[in-house]
Amino acid sequence: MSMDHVFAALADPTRRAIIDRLRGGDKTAGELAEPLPISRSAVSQHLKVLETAGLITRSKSAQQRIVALNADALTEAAGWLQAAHDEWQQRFDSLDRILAEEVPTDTSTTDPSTTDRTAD
Amino acid sequence: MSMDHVFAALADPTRRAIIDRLRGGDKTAGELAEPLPISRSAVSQHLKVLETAGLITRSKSAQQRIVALNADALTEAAGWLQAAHDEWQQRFDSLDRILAEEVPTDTSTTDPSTTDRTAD
DNA sequence: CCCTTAATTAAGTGATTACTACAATACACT
DNA sequence: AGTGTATTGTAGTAATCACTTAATTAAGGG
Repeated sequence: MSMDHVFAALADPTRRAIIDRLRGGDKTAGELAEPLPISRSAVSQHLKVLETAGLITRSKSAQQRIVALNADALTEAAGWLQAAHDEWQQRFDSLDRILAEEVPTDTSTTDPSTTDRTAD
Repeated sequence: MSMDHVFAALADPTRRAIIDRLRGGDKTAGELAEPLPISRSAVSQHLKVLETAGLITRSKSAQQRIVALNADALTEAAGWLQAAHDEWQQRFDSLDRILAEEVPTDTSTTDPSTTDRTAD
C-alpha cells in the first residue's frame, strides 16, 4: 500500500478507466473487462496491480469476482498531492503579497536625470 | 501534460523527494542533486521527466538551472483523485443510510416451503 | 583562447511492464 | 462425474525505465 504502488497503478489509463467505472459502484471482473479492448487475462492482471496498490478489494461470489473501490488509498494519495499543492500555493500567495506591497517605487522617482534641480 | 505522465512521474520516490524539496522554494539542479545518492546525470533525467509531466519548470540563470514547482499539474492530479474519492464516499454514505433503515426484514416471510397451508 | 563549473545528452545494461495465447482453477447445473 | 462459465496463473515478447559512464553544451574568468 505504498505511495510508489498507488501512483504507479494510477499511471496506466486502462487502470484509471477501471477506477472511473468503479465510482458508479461495485462491478464484476467481467463487467469491467467487457468495454475494454484487451483480453480478460490482461484485465485480471490490471486488477491485481490495483489490488496490490490497495486501490481496490476483490471478493468472491460464486464464479464471479466482485471488485470494489477502496477509498483509503485514494485518500492517502490525494492527501500527498494536496499537501504539496497547498504549501506551494501558500508560498506563492505570500510572494504575491510581498510584490504587491513593495512595487510602488520603481522608476521616475529616483531617476538621476530628473533630479538635477539646477533651477534656482 | 497528460495524466499518464503526471502519475508516472509521481510513482518514483526520487521524483517525489524532489517535489517535496521544491515545496520549500526554488532550487538549482545541483542543490537538488546534492543529498541524493545518485549521479547528477540521473537527477537531470528525473527533472526532464518531471518537466515533461508539467510538474516543474526549468529556467537558466548563468550556468545554473533553476527548478520550480508548477502547481497546475498538481492541481489536476489532485482533482482527479479527489473526484474519485468524493463520489465513492458519497455512495458509501448513502449505502450506510440505507442499511441503517432497511435491515429489519430479511427472510422467512416469502419462503415457498412454508406457504403450502394444507392444514384444513 | 583555454580552463573550470553546471548541467544536459548519448549509449549501454539489467529490471520491470503490458500484452497475448494457452493452461489451470473454481463453482454451478444437469 | 462431466460440461459450461468466470476468472486467474504462466510463459514468452517487445517496449520502457532507472541507472551508470563518457561525451557535449553553455557561461564566466584567467
